[in-house]
Amino acid sequence: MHSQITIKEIATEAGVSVATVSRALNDSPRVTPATKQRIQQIANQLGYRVNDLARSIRVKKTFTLGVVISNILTSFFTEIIDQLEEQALQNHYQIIIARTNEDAASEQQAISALQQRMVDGLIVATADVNNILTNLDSTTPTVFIDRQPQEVQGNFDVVLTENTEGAAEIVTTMLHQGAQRIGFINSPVSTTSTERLQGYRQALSQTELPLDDRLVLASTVDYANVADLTGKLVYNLRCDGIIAADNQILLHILHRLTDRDFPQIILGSFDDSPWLQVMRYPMVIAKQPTAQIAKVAFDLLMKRIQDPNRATNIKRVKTTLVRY
Amino acid sequence: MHSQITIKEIATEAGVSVATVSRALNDSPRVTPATKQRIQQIANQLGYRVNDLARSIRVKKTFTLGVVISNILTSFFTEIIDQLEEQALQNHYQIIIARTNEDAASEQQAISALQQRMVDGLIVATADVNNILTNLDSTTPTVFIDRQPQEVQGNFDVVLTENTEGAAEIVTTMLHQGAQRIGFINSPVSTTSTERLQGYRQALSQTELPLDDRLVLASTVDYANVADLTGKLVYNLRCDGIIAADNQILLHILHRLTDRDFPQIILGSFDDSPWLQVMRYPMVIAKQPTAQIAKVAFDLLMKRIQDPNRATNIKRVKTTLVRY
DNA sequence: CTGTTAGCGCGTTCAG
DNA sequence: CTGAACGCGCTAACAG
Repeated sequence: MHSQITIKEIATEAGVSVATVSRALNDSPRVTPATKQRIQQIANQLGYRVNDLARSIRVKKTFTLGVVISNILTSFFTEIIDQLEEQALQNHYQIIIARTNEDAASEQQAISALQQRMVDGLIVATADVNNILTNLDSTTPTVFIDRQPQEVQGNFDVVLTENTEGAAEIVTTMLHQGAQRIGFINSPVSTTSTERLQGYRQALSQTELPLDDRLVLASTVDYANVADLTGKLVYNLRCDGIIAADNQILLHILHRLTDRDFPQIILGSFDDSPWLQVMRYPMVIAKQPTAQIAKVAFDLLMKRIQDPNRATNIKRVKTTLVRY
Repeated sequence: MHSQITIKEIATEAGVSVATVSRALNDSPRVTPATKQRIQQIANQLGYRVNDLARSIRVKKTFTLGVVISNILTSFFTEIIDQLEEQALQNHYQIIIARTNEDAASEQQAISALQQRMVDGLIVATADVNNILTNLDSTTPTVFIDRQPQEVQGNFDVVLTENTEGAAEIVTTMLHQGAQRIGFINSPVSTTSTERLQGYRQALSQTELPLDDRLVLASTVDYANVADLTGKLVYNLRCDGIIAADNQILLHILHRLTDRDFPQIILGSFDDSPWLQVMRYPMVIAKQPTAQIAKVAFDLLMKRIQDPNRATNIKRVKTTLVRY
């Protein structure tokens, strides 16, 4: 942060007051076009640039948004961030991203840091299932995405995916493709996996197939046991289909499947990736509409910033089924 | 940006002056431990949080870094960003990311916006081959990554990959694997692809194989023609190996290759992806050490922020070869 | 149409 | 050890 030239210097240079310079630079109608132009020219010559810090502190608005997510290495969040950047760009906002690694304490810290930066609003995919967030003074306009916060107080908005419906569609499509016995490897995090599991159960209960709870297994946070679970499902439990609760689990399943001479089974999962198309493996994928999620979340946040007291709004977006 | 409680309110509450409060909160030794503790307690009770804006404007330091890259959808940049976040977290910095979509004008705009935000430093993978950046007042400490800036004035640092060496290693390994005729699909962007092409030529010129320039083709910016180029290389020009200048090109090649009944050839490329491991296709990949790039860049930037006038420093990091 | 004055929230002299 | 006063760079209120 080097010392810059300020409106004060422009003022003395132009022989006017700082107020006039400020007005001229902000294209206020309350200044003669002649002097306005002259001042703007001097500003250009001197290579002047506003100090947004000073400006923000004065107008009480930073045009900055905080985005709190678990990690940026999965395509789901990456795509959302990309589209949020796009929205931000178009609306003259900037975005600060904070990772939490699915850790509640980190999340708290991240949010605090962002609030100290005086962000105008927050978009958060909370890792905090049981919302220690309640402690947080929720004075900052916030919209939650991807995961349902439990008991946050104050007004806020939520954008969620139709997980139950999506999972059910995956199941019926897999059955349609010939699968008879479908296993489920669950993700340890958040509310989404619960909903997806529920969709799996719902869809199966509407068939004649027995609902076998032994076919539902849980991955660890680091996915270290997914390979084992996959083997168990295919060999011991004789599954001919497996649903992965998310992209990362799918990756680890594939790892095991292509590792040795496994019988070809059919896979189901959420979240698309450009690499899946070239995978040469039968898969049924429920794509989450990342661009839409970002757009809806952004719009809701804009409205809430404008009117922080408007009623809470919960939106659900639909998945799209793709077969590879 | 809601109205918060300030040190002034703490001052009146504690019956002291704002100066004392400021000192107490910053753990200054110039205040009695007793009152210090009392003030800190009151601050906690009131849920006080510093206004980093005001603080930054006063101490002339924002603890914010700007990161300017083309996009965040490719794993190379995603991984770098992830590691930069990690470094930032450990050093109490925050990061603002700006996308450029490989567009020089967007890059200028992004950098200006970041400078107005008074970022302490900049990390940029420039899209601007011929450096209109020269116009930019380079008063902000900057380190360039991935691409070599041409004629930027002022002091700065650079972190680059050994692209020539990496490409040469890819070629020799592919030859070793049995390839006889290796094509090259080049990326339209930046200095990296030039270096990689050079490595390809160098390695081939050290063999008895003829150097055939018809085997070197150029992709468009949107990769739309990569499928065609792939077909041309395999069918018309009878290649049994293709090197993709980057990850995205590789993806589009695979798309074509798995689309129909192509003869199995061997592929080479830069940048790893977790999905490549499960691809079941013979590939030779030169991994760029993203974590190292991020770490080195961050460290260089820290040093340059501390001493903006230190001599320019150019670092090269090595690729690691992986075979799938 | 323009200049003067007054803060925004904070850290830091300079006096006590 | 503490308080009063000042200023960071900018915009807004109030006068002229």
